Amino acid sequence: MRADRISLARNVAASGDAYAGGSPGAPPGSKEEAIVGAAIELLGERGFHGAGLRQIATRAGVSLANVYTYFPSKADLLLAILKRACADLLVQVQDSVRGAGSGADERFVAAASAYVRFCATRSTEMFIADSEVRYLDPERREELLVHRDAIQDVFERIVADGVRGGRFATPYPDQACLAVLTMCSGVAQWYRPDGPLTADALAERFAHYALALVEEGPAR
Amino acid sequence: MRADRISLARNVAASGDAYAGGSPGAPPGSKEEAIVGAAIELLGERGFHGAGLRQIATRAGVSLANVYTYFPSKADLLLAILKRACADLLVQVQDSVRGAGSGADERFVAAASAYVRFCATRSTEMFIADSEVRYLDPERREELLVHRDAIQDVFERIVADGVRGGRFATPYPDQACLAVLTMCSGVAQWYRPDGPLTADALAERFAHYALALVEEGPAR
Amino acid sequence: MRADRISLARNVAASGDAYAGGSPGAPPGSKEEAIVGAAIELLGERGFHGAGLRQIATRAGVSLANVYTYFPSKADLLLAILKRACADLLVQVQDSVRGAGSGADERFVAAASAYVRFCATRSTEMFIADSEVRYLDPERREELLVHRDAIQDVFERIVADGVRGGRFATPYPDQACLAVLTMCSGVAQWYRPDGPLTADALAERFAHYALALVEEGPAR
Amino acid sequence: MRADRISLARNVAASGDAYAGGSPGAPPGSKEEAIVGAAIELLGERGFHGAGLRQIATRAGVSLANVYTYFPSKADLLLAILKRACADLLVQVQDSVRGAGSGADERFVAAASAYVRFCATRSTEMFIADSEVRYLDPERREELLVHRDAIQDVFERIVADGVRGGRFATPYPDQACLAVLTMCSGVAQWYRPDGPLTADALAERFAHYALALVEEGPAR
DNA sequence: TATGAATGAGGGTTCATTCAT
DNA sequence: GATGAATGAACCCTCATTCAT
Repeated sequence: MRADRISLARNVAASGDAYAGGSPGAPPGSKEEAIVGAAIELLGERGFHGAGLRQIATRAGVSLANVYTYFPSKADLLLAILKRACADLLVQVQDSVRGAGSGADERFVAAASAYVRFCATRSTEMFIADSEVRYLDPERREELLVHRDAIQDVFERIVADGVRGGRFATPYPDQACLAVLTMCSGVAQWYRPDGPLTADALAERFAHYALALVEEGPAR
Repeated sequence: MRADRISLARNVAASGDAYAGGSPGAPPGSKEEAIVGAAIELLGERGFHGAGLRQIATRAGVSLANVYTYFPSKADLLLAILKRACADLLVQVQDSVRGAGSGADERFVAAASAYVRFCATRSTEMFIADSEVRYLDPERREELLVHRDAIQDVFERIVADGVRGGRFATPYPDQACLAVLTMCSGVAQWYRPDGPLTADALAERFAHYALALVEEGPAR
Repeated sequence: MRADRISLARNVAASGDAYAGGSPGAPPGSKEEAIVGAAIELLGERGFHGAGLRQIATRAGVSLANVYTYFPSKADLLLAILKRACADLLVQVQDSVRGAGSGADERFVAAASAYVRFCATRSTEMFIADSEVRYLDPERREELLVHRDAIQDVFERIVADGVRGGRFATPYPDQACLAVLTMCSGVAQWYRPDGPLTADALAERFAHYALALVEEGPAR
Repeated sequence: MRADRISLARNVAASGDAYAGGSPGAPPGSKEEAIVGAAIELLGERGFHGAGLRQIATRAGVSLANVYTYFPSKADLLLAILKRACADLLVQVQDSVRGAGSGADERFVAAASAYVRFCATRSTEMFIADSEVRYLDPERREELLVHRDAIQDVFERIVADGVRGGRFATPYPDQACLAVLTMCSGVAQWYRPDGPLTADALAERFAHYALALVEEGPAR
C-alpha cells in the first residue's frame, strides 16, 4: 500500500486541529473562547457523549463550574459551536457565489469550492456538525437545520438554473445536489492540514468532481 | 420547499431500521442475536458513548449481566457488529464484481452499486461503522481497517485498470476513488427505506454518479 | 426554667431514634432495611433536601450506587418510607378502634391514643411524614394522601357518630377533628423516648385532651 | 368527601402568601425587603436546603452577589426572618393579653387567639419557623429559642394562674399548655386565606378549643 | 446459561460563597 | 451599593464491569 494514500478508513477523526477563531461572539483570549476551543477539540475526539465537561474545562484552563457562566448546559455549548460554524459556512458560500461570474457553472464551482474549503479549514467543527447534531433535542436541532437547509438551497437553486439553461445535463438535479453535498461534507472526515493536499487544491479538485456530478456539458 | 426533497440536514441518523440478520455467528432467535440487534439500534440512535449496556440489554430482553456471556466488553460488542458488517460488505462487493463483465466500467458500476445497495439496506450498521469506529482502541480498530482497506483496494484497482485501459479519464484516480467512496458512504447517513427511492434505484443512480467522477469517457 | 419542662421550641427534631422495623417489605438484616433505617434517621435530621444519598449510603454501610438497586430514586426512597409508615399507622388505628367498646367516646379514645402512641414510637417517620411530603411530586404525593385521608376519615366518622348520639357537644365536628389531629401529630415533633413520659402515658393524656376538644359531655 | 373539608393531609405547605411587612428593619420598597419577601416565599415552598440563594435573588429582582450586601450568609438570612417573626408574635400576644380583662380565662383566650391569628396571617413565616429552625446552627438557634420560650412562658404563667385560682381544672398544666401550643402552631401548616374561615373566626374557634384543653370550668 | 447484587468512577448540574470591578 | 466572574464541594444519578449464586 502506498504510504501517501489517503485511506478513507484510516483518516477518520483524529484530533487536534485547533480552533482558530472565526465569527466573533467571544473576544479572543477570553475564557469563553478557550472553552469553545477546548470543546471543539474534545467533541471532535470523543463525541458529544464521550467528551466530559470536566475534560473540556480542564483543557480550557477553567474550572468546571465556570463553564456554566457562559453556557447554561452542555447541549447549549454544542449548539453555540454548531450555530457559529453553520453561519460562517453559509456566509462564505454566499460570498463566494456573489464574487463569481454569472454562469451557473461558475457559481456552482464557487459554491462547491467554498464549501469544501470550509470543510477543510474548519474540519473539526464541520465533522462535529455532521456527527453530533443528532444528539441535540428537536428544539435546538431545528435552530441549526435552518442554516443547513439554507445552504442546501443555495446549491439546488444554482443547479436548477444550470439545468434550465442547458448547462447541466443531470436528469435528477436534486439527487445530484445531494450527492455533491454528501461528497463534499465527507472531506471533513478525513482532511488533515498536514496531508498531501492544501485546502485550496482540494477545493479545486472537488469542485471539478462536483461539476462532473451535475454533468456539466460542453453544450455551448 | 418541496415536500419530497431529501434534506441532507434533516435525514441524519434517525433510528429504527431493524437488524435483519446477515452473516451467521448468532443463530436466529438466539439471545446473542437479540443483543446484537438491540445494540445496532441503540448505537445508531445514541452512539457508542450514549448507548448504555443496560438499555441494550433491556431492549434485547436480556439481563445486563448476561450480555457479558456473549461479549467480553462493550467495545467487543461494537467490534463484533462492525466486523460482521464489513465482512458482509466486502463479500457483496466482490461477488458483484465477479458477476459483472470484464470491462473496467462494468466492474466499477458493479462495485459501486453493490456498495451503495449495502449502505442502504444495512444503513444503521454502515452508519455506525462510519461514526463509531473511532471509539475503538487501536488494536480493535486495526481489525476493522483491514476489511475497509480491502474494499477501498477493490475500487482503486478497478479504477487503475480503467485508467490504464483509457476507459477512465480522471487525472487523479485515487482522489476520485476517495470521492466516490465518501459520496457512497454518505448514503448510510440519510437513506430511509420509506423514502422516495428504493435501494436498487438509488444504487443505480449513484453508480452513474460514480462513473462521472472517474470521468468515464466515450474513448472507445 | 424547670429542667424537666418540655419546651415546644427546644425539642424540635433532634435525631437518632432508630428504625425498629414494622411492616415487612425488607427482610431484617438486609441491606435494603439498612438503607431505609439510615434514610429515616438522616431525613429526620436534615430533611429531604439536606440529606444526601451519599450520607445515607454511608450510614447504611452500603455503596452509593447500590442504593439504586433497591430504590429507583431518592424520591422513591422517601415515598417507600412514608407509605409504610402511613399504612402501619392506619392499621394500628383501625385495630385499636375495632378492639374498643361500641360507644363513640370509647372508639374515639382508642383512635386518638393509638394515633398518639404511633406518633411517639415511630416519631421520626411521622415527623418526616409531616414535614417532607411536600417535596414529593404530585403523583407520588397522591399515593400518600390516600392513606392520610383515610385516617382523617376514621376520626371524622367517629366524631360525627358521637355528635349524632349526643355524646359530643362540639358545634364544629370537623374543625374539632382537625384540631385534634393537628395536636396529636405535633407529638412527633417533640416526643423523646427518654423524656419524662412514656408513650402510653402520653397517649392516654392526649386522648383525654382530644375528648375535651370534641366537648364530650356528661350527657348520659 | 365534602368539598369544603379541610384535609389535614392536603393542605400542607402550599406557597404564595406574600410578605406584607411587619416590624421594621428594612424600609418598604428596599432591596433588602424584596430579598426577605422572596426568601420567605421560597423557604416556604422548598425549605431551607431546597431553596437556593440564586432563586431567592432572582425572585427578588436582585443579583446573587448583592444578597450578601444585606445578609452575611444564607443562615443569617433565615435567622433574620425568623427573629423578626418571633418578635412580632411575642409583641402581639403580649399586647393582646395586656388589653384583656384580668381573669385568667380572659387573658388565656386573648393569648391563644392572638397566637392563632398570627399563625394564620403570617402563616408562611410561622410555618418556616416551625419546620426550618432546626437547620440553624446551635448558636443562631439559641437566639431564636429565647423568643419562643418567652411565648411559651406567657401561656404557662396564665395557665398556672388559672389553675391556682381554680378557673382551670387541668391536672397537668404544662402538658396542656404544650398541647395548646402544638395545636395552635399547626394552624400555620394548613391555613389558607382563601379558605372557608377568616383568621379571626379561626382564632376565636381555636381559643375555644384551648379553653377546653385546660378544662376551664364553671367552677365559679 | 442466566441473574441480582454490588461497586468505583464519572456523568451533568447546582450549591453557597468570594472577589475585583 | 451593586454585579459578573470564578471556584471547590456536593448534588442525584448512571456507567461498565464483576461476582456469587
